[in-house]
Order: sequence, then structure tokens, then C-alpha cells
Amino acid sequence: MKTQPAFFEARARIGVLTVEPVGVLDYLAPEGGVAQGQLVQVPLGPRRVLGLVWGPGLGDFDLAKLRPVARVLDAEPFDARFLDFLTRAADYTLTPLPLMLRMATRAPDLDQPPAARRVIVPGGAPPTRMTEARERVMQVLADHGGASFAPSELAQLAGVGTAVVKGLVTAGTLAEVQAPRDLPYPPLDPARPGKPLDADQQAAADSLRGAVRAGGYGTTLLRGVTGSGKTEVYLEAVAECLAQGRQALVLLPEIALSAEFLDRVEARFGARPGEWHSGITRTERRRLWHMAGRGQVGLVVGARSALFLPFRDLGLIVVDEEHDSSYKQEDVVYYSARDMAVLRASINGAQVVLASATPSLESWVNAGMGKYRRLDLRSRYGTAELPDMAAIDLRSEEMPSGRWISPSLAGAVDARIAKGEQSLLFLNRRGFAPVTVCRACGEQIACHQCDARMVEHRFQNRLICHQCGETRPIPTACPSCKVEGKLAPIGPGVERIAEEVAARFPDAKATVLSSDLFHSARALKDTIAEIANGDTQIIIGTQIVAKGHNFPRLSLVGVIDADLGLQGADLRAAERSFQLMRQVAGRAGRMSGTTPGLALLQTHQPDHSVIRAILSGEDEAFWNAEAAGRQATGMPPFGRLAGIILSHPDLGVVSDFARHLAAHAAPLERAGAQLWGPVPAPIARIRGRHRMRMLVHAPRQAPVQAAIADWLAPHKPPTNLRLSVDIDPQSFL
DNA sequence: ACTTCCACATCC
DNA sequence: GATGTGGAAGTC
Repeated sequence: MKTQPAFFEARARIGVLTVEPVGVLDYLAPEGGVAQGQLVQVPLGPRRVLGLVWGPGLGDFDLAKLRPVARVLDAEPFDARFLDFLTRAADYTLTPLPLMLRMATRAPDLDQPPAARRVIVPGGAPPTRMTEARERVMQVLADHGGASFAPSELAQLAGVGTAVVKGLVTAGTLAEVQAPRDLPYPPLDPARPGKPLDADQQAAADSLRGAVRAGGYGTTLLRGVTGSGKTEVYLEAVAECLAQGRQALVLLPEIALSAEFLDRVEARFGARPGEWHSGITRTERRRLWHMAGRGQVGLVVGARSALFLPFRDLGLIVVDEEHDSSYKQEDVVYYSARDMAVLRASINGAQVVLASATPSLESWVNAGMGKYRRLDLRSRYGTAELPDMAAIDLRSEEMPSGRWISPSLAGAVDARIAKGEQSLLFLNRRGFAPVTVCRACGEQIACHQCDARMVEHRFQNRLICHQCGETRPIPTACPSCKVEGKLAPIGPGVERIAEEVAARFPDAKATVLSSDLFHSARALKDTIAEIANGDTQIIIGTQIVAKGHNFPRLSLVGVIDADLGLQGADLRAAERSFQLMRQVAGRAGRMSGTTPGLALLQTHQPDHSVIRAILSGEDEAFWNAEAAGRQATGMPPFGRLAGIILSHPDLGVVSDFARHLAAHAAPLERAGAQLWGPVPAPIARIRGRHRMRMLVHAPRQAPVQAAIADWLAPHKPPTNLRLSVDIDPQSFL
């Protein structure tokens, strides 16, 4: 299958794709020649930019004006399959190729030669004059037998200052040597035994192993709730992939999850995998990027952007919690990591495993049509895979205004406190109150830059705009009518629930989990560990609690407002609500193997189809109904959508250009697509830019991307107008 | 006469 | 994306 990449002799005319939005430009090949797929530095005006040898030159530029490639970078060349992936991903998402190249080269210092770093190793001299601090340093080295650390790393691990390490070097007890910076990752051992699997899990694992062993492309939807051993099952597929000598990638929706996951990988394979997300150090990022290309990392665990690493031979991609909305990137480049995983695998002859307890409707339909294989895992506890679930009908509860925890829910919490178990109160709203209103004039405090209300965050004592992040102190007087002391917070956020908890359960220890209260993944992880082991009795959380963190003593989940996600015109409102409620409810665990967990949903509409589907546990019926509804209206996945978002500081400019585009939409109609809009976006202004939206709707098979490209190409947007195309949009804001 | 701002073209 | 240009508007 492998074809030799084209090679270009010195001074040959070659096409180089640059990372800047110019596209492919012609250059002269450097002395010694260069191969297709190699990363190079090329002169562009007064600068040097990163580029990729794309192929023969286009020949559309005066030969005499061509400049030679400045330098060939010391990095593994991209292979033809990766170039094919980048091209097709660009075509699919209507993204300019240079932006795709940028995503594939997101590692620091790519233009630097592989540098050495200083590391500390044991020195020759015998230990002299040992102090307590010196003992600790030596102990760390002994504990990590043979490992080498940067001086600062070692000092930090030992809890001493760098001076102590330096002192030991001077004494000759330790030595400082130069070591290559980018080291291969320790190999994972796929032959080590995994956790014992039950018959059901073993069958699924065998099936996945078989698919990986057979080679070639295929996608499997792996369904299994928390506790069904889904992770152990797909780690068997990873083991098979590693045994085949190919690389595996596991995508996770949230970085906070990965610490726990890395431990499980280490337990299974005896070493830690490569880790890729926004929180890793520059050194680690650089190392992993290079090792992926050289095939010297077997398994990478990462966020969606890991999909654009230049893997040498990728044989398996697992997308865990595949329905999670964080797989959809919606800035600069709009793409779905789940869909791009399938694309990359189909090009690479790799297997994809989409794992979830509550799959996206897209994947569920694809499995139903036979496009994906489907494997279902039963729970270890047999039929009772879900906690007991019930609705609390808020219409028949006594709820004074400003109170959000019903007497029934409070009673259930009391019962858990009495038993020494934990309760989780879930509300998908950050802050104290979503609205601040003036009781004198009715004014709602809004963001100056956005068409959005400021949210009170009492812990930080500020109002925050959730669109642009702007904050200001909480005013005492109304900014509009200047009346003092009449501002009132309306509606609940998690912080307000915390206040109510403090009043209602004065002796209980409560902890709030909300993304804005943690500045780092580490801080969040520490708090979660503290909840798991400490004396917290009530957890109050936003959807951050839904994502797989395990709280072993949690037996009750109370959903404060189950109706919250049901409103709104979003076509996926029902699906997302279902997934979120199910996932949150799943946090309520079985205590001591007997009593099932309990989930209580506070709602004003207990007969709503989504609420009933959540309570009944009849997933298939829910998906069938959802699918039927989408099919009847030609909505995804039975039809195609593309969002067109335009923004400009001046409303008139956006509106004029949007109407101009709409008036010239013949190319869309020729492709069988319809244009809806333009309309002001639901959030009509963000960061001072006015926003309008259009929606392209087309039958499933229509060539949407080509039609949109044809439609937009002749119309040059006015200066400063931003236009983005969102193929398969998830959000309509 | 000088700066500052911006719209716009260019980069091979 | 970064840079340099030229013209327009603002400053002293």
C-alpha cells in the first residue's frame, strides 16, 4: 500500500503549503533536494514561515522570482495518508488548507533542531555530609530507579530548593549531564493481563480485537453505562492494536478526566501513555508531536486536537463519551472530532470505537443502518443498570419564592446524611443568579459588549458576562435609574443553591463544583479527590459533575431544574437533555451492593416525553421517537445543515452583506439546498460585533460543501466582516 | 509639518 | 498572519 513520496532535486520548482493563509506557493527545492511531506522553512517577504512540501510547483509564478527553501526541518515527513486526511478534512469543513496545516503543526519550536536538556543523574562520588534535604533528593532518585530529571523537576519532587540539588552536584554525589530532549515514550506492554472480564465484556472485547487484527477501516458503536466495563473493553482493542505494532489514540472529552484514565492505562499496560491537551507543558507537547511522527509513542490520550497529530501508523481511534458536545470545535476551524476520527480512520485503514452510554442520534442511526457495527454491554449488576429514578412534581410541592430545593428532595438528602452517604444537587447554571433586575425601573443588567445579561457570581463578588468574560463589581445602584438598593438577583445558579443548602442543612458540609471556581485542571482534580475521600455530604455542581468523575459514596442525585434544557428551539434540545440527565443520574451509585442509587428530577412537566424517557429507562423508544421526528422534517442525520455566521461591528454592514448573499443563492438551489435567513443570531451581539445567521438545509446526499463554496466565492466580504461556515452545526447561537 | 489610523495588497 | 504602503484624518 505504501507509495514512495515524490522527491525533488535541488533547485526544482516545488509547491509549498505555508501555514499562513496564502495557500500553495512555488519555491526552489534546497541543496540536497527535498521530499513531498517534509516540513520546511521558507522565506515569505521579510519573514520565514513554516511550510510543507506539497508537490510539484504550480508554475503560475515567474521562475526568476522564485526563492529557495531556507531550511528542511528535522521532523518526520507527513505521509501521503496524512496529507490526504488534511485535504479532505479541509474540503469537508470548508476550512482553508493553511489552517489545517497549522492545526497539524501545533507544537512549539518546530523550527529548532532537537536540543539537549540538562538532567541530573547519580554522580561517582560517595555521599558526603548528608542533610535531611539531601536525603530526600537521593530518595526521590532511588524511588524512580534510573529515571533522570531536570534539576528543577527533581527539586520539586523532593520538596527542596534547587540549591540543594546544585550542592549535591558540586559535591559530586550527583552529576549534571546533557540528554536528548525528545525521548521515546516507554513502550506499553499489551501482553500484561487486564482486569477479568465477564462473558458479555469478553465477547465485546473479542469482537473489537478481531476487527483490529483483521486490519482495515471499520467503526463500532460501543454502548455501555458507567460500571459496565466499557473502558476495560476498549482497552483490549488498544492492546490488540499495540500488539500489531500500530499506534492507538483515545480521545476524551475533558482534560480533568485524563488523570484518572492515565492511571488505568498504567495499571493495564505498565507504563503511561502520551498525553495531549491544552494543559501539557511545551516540552511535553514538542516531545509527543515528534514521537507520534516517529512511531515512538504507542498510545496517545488526548483532547480533540490530538486527532491532528502526525501519527506514523494509526491503527485505532477510540472516542470516549462520543456524544459529548466538547468534541465539536466552534472557533477558527469548525469541526467534529468524532466525524474527523472516522475520516482519518477510513484513510488510514484504522478502526474507530465510539463509546457512550447515551450515543448521539447520528451514531445511533448510523449503527441502525449498518454503517457502524454496534456492541452493547449489560451492566455488571444485571438489569438494574440505572439508579431508581423518579420525578418530583414541583406543581404540588410547597416552594416559597427564592427556594429551589423542594421538601421532598430535602427529605431525601436528610436520609442520605443520616446514613453517611453523599448527595449531589445538579443545576446546569454557573454563578449565583442569571439575572439581576432593578425593582425600581425593571432594568436587567446587561453586558456592554454583548446581547447578554450579566450573571452574578457572589463567590467572586462580581458580575460576569458568560459570552465575552467581561466582569464588573456588583453595583449597589441601578445603572439605568440610579436608584440605590433596589437591585435583586433573579433565578438560581449553583452558588445560590449552596446558600440554600447552608440554610436548610446547617450542619452538613457542602462543596460547589463549577468550572469557573477552578483555575486549573489540577485544582479541580484535587477537589474531586477530596470529595471522594473527605467529609463532604452535599455536592452542588454544574455539568462538570456529569463527566465521569467517580464519587464512590454518592447515592442520591437531585436535579434542581430538569426542565432547563427542554426549552429553546434547538433541534437537539431533547437529545442533549436526555444525555445530560442520564449521565448525571448515573452518578448515583449502588451502596454496598444492595440498595440501588436514587435520582430525583424536579420538574414542572413530569409528563414531558423527554422526562418520561429518562425516568422509564426505555432508551430505544426515545431514540426511535427522536429519529422519527428528525426524519419527518429532514433534519440531521436524515438531512444536512450548515450554519453561516456573519459578524461586524456595524449592524448595517452585516445585514446588507447577509441580504446580498441571500439574494444570490442560486448555486445552493441548483444543488437542491435551501437557504433559511438571514436572521439576527440568538445572541445578536458578542464583544461588540453584531451577528447574523443563515442556515443551509439540504437532503442527505446533496453536495453541500461544494454548493456553499460556489455560492460564496464570487462575493468579497466587506472589510472587517467575519464569515464562518459551520458544517453540521451543533450550536445555533 | 508632523503623527496616527485604517483599508488594502502582497508575500512565491 | 505579518508587514508595508498610501491616503485620510487628527494634532501642534
